Amino acid sequence: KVRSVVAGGEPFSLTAGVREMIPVTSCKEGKMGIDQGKYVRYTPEQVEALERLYHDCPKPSSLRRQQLIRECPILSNIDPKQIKVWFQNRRCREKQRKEAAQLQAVNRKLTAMNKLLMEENDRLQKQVSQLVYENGYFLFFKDFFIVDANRLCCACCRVISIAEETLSEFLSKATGTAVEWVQMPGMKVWTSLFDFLFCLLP
Amino acid sequence: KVRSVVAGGEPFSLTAGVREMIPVTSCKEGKMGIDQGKYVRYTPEQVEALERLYHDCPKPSSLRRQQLIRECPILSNIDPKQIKVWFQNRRCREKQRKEAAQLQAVNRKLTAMNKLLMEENDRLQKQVSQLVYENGYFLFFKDFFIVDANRLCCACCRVISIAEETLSEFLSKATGTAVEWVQMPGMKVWTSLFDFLFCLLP
DNA sequence: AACTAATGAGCCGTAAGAAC
DNA sequence: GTTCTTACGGCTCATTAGTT
Repeated sequence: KVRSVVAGGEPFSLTAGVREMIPVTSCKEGKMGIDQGKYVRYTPEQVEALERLYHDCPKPSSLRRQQLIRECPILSNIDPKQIKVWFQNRRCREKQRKEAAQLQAVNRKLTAMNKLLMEENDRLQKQVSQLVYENGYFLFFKDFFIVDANRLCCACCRVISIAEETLSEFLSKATGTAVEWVQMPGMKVWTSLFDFLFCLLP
Repeated sequence: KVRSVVAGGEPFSLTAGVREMIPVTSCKEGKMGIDQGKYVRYTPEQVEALERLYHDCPKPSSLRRQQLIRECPILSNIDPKQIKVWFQNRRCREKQRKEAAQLQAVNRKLTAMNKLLMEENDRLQKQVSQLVYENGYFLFFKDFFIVDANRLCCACCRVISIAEETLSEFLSKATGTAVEWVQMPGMKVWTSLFDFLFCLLP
C-alpha cells in the first residue's frame, strides 16, 4: 500500500494509506509509461539538485531546462513540464518570501530607528528642561544684578552728593571759605567710579 | 476534451487539454459515483456560498460541515473532504493576507511615528541650540556682573579709605583736631553701602 | 494507572491546474 | 510569464481504544 509516490517511481515514505497508480496522461511527449501518482513529491536529492540549478539560474529557458535534465541524471525521470512548473513555483515562492522578509527587514529598521529617535528625543527633552531651568536661574540673576547695579549706582550717587554737601558745609563753617573739590587728592577715584557705575546702567 | 471539471459535473471552462475522469477513491462514504477530475474549480456561486459560510464560521467541525452541505444545495455535489480542504486553504489564505496586511499596517504606523519623532527631534534640537545660545549669553553676563560687583566693591572700598584718609588729614590740618567719623551726618549711607557691597561678594 | 498504537483534525509546504 | 487556487503529503497534537 503506497501512499506517497515519488517522481521516478521510488517511494520515500511507506507509512499507510491507499492510492491508485494513475499515469499522467497530460504528458505532451507521451513518453511517460511508468506509473506515476497524480501528486508527486520530489526526493530530497532531486530537490537539492533543482535548488542548485535554481541558484545558478532561476529562470532557465526551455532549451536550458532540457539541457539541465540531460546533464543531471537524478532529474532524468521528471517530466520536462514538471521541471518547468517546479521553476515557476520556486520563483513564486522566492518572491513571496523575499517580499515578506523585506517587509520585516524594513520593520526592524524602522523599529530600531524609532528606538534611537525616542532615546534622542528623551535626551533632548531632558537637555531642554535643564537648559530652561538654568536659563530661568540666569534670568533671575540677570534681573538681580541689573537691579543691584542700578541701586548701587543710585546709592553711590547719593553718597557722593551727601559727602559733597556735608564736606563743603563742614569746611565752610570750619574755614569760612568754599573748598574746591577738584583740588582734593583722590578725587579722580570718585569720578572714575561714577563713570563705571554709569556704564552699568541698563 | 474537458480540462476543467467543476464539482457538480458542470464544466465552466472548455479551453483545451486532456484529462481522464478519475473517481476519487479516497472518498470515505464511497457515494461519489459521478465522474470527477482531480482538479476542479468551484463555480462563483459555490465560492460565494462557501465564503458566506466561512464568514460566519471559519473553522467548522466535521459535523458542522456535513450540516452545511445538507443546508446548502449548491454545495451538495462537493465531496465533504473537498469542503474540508477548501476551509483549510481559505484559513491559510486569510492568515497569510492578514499577516502581510498587519505587517504593512505596522510599517505605516512606524513610518508615521518616525516622521513625528523626527519633527519633534528637530524642534527640540532648535530649542536646545536657542537655549544654549541664550544660556551662553547669560553665562557671559553672569560672569560680567559678578566680576563687576567684585570690582565695584573693591573700588568703593578704596574710595572710602581714600576719602577717610583725605578727609581726616585735611580736617586735622584745618582744625588741628581729629574728627570723629561717626558724628558726621550722612555717615550711615557709607556704612550701608559697604554692607551692601560686601553682600555682593561671591 | 500507565503505556502504546490507532485515528483524526489542523497546519504547512508544495505540485500543478486555471486564470490573467 | 505570474498569480491564484485546488489538492495532497507529511507533520504535530489531541483524543481514544487496546494492552500490560
